[in-house]
Parts: sequence; C-alpha cells; structure tokens
Amino acid sequence: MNRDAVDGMLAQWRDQRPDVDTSPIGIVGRVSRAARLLERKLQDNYDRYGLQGWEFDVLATLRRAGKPYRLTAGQLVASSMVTSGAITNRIDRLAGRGLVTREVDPGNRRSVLITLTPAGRKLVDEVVVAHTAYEAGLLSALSPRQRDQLAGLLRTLLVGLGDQATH
Amino acid sequence: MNRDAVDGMLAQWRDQRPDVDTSPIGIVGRVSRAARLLERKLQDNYDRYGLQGWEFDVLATLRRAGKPYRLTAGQLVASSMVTSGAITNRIDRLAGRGLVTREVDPGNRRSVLITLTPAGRKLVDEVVVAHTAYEAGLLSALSPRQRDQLAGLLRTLLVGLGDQATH
DNA sequence: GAAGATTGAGCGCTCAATCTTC
DNA sequence: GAAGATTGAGCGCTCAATCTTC
Repeated sequence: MNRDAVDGMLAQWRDQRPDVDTSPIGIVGRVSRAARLLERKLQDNYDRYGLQGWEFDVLATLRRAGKPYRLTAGQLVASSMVTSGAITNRIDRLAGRGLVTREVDPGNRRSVLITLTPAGRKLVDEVVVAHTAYEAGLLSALSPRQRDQLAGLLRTLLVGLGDQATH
Repeated sequence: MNRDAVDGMLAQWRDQRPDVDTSPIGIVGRVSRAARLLERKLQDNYDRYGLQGWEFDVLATLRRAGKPYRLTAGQLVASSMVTSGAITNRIDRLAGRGLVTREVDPGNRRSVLITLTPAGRKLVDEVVVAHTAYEAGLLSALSPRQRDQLAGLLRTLLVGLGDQATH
C-alpha cells in the first residue's frame, strides 16, 4: 500500500506525541488535502473554457434547478457555501459577462432574481459534460465499488456534520 | 439512509441531464463540502485559543518535525499547500506574536530558519490535544471500522492524485 | 544562471454596517 | 422590526517581479 503525505505526518506525530491519539488527522487531514488537490486540478480544466471554479458553480446551480433557470440571490447563497456578500459579487461579474441577468422580483421587491441567459445556458451545458468526464478521470485510482463505498462514507460524515438535502 | 446536500444536487442533475454521468460529483462534491464544513467547525475550536487555522498548521508542522523544532521557509512551503509568498506572510505574523523566530541560515545565507519558541511549543503542545479530541468528535458519526475504511479510500484517492509521503 | 525568500498588485472571501422593502 | 441584498473594510491568498546569495 502506497503512503501519502498524511501517512508521513501521522508517523511524525506518533514519534513526537505518542500520548495523543492523532488518528482523526487521518481523515480530516486527508479530506482537506484531497479538496485542495482536486480544486487545483479542476481549475486546469475550467481554464480551457475561460471559467473560474466559482463561475461554473453558480452557472451549474442555476442550470440544474431546471426551467426557467432562475433562482433568487438568497437561494444561491443557501446552495453555495459562501456569504451573501460573495454572491452579490459573483452575480456582478457573471452579469457583466452576459451569462446571467439580475432583476428585481416584481412580487417582492426586496428580492433579486438571477436567470441564466441563453449564452450562459449554452456554456454550462457544454462545460458540464467535459467537467464530469474530467472528474471521473481524477477518480480513476478507485474501482467502481470503491467509489460507491467512498461516496457512502462521505455522506455519513456529512450528515453527521449537519449537512442535509434541501430537495 | 439519510440524504445530504449532494444527494439533492445529483437528483437535480439526473432530472435535467440524464444523458450525462454526473456520479463523480458524488465524491468530488462531497470531499469539497466536507472540507469546508470541517474547516469551519475546527475554527470554532481554534477560537478558544485565539488561533487561526493557518497559525496552528505552521506551529504543528514545526512541532511534529521534532527537536530542535526548526525548518527552513522552503520546507514549510513544501509541507503546506500554499505558496512561498503566503509562508513569508505567516512567518511575519507568528514571529510578531513571539511564537516562532526567523534567522538567516549561517550555512546558506539564502535560506531562512524558522524555529518554534518555548511559548510556541507550549501553545501547540496544549492545543494539539484539544484539537485531535475535537476532531474525533466531528467524526463520531462513523464507526471505528468506517473510519479506517474512509481513511484508506482517501489515501488511495490522494495517491492517485499524485500526493506522496516525504518522510 | 539558479536557489531561496520577499515584495506588491490583484483577487475573492468574510464580517459588520447599511439600505430598501415588507 | 424583519427580510433580503449590497457596500466597504480587512484578510490571506496567488502570481509575477525582484532581491540576495550561491
């Protein structure tokens, strides 16, 4: 079995602090490291479309919501993991690129409706195909059975951390 | 089996783009989400010690390296996942708090040696106990056997992504 | 010229304060 | 007053340019 960087860290801790059970780092450290490595590699693929990761995230959220590809700013905040200030900024930039429109909700003028433009929909529909295929390649070290196991264990972890489905 | 937020996303994709295999999101999305949720919860614990997560990371890297708790800036770059500019900045702040010292390496004056001060060592030795215990609590949704499985699958993923042990 | 660290510009985030609408 | 979004200050990062030492 090959060792990863976290195995090295755990060996150092065992040597230096044998009195402490540092085994939780074997999961928390690996989740953190995997997230950063994956994010970095995914950006390589987004670069081919002139997209930032956060741009794809917003476009994909609107796309998978289905017709009319429209959500309020608040719904985008809820389904992202960033604050409302960050969403305001993201919408500014995507609207500037002509990928979404921003309109006041006539039914509740405090609320803002964000809608995918035809250009935004075309882009996200194209990128999502390449994106998921690219992700599948990043997971190629895992067998189909291992992928199912891993997804299931991560779900258990997430639910334990309070994550829940909204749909 | 409880559903998490990623199950909701996958259900939307299956509905909107049944032609695309979006299953890789079941792993990539969960890894990313778990990393963010864990990071957020860990900060709650660091707050009790007036520490930022990045501060603990640097102190812990020096501590687990063993006596004399000293690494070059370059070694800190290599064992972190940030750039050299970020490490320069982190050292500035930790030195300002008296938790590390920064000295030019007499043997190679291009290199900078970062050493844990007694105060830095005392702090990290205290925090690591609470930190790992807190992490164990965050993983409590998983049985001991599930934790081993999860750590092993994440290792396989990491090695597949090019991560490797340096010690 | 290369190795190693630092600097400064630019980016996207968080947080608290603010504005508008209910 | 609460709900919903925006604003602006501050933070820590990346990246490319730079400086010192080899």
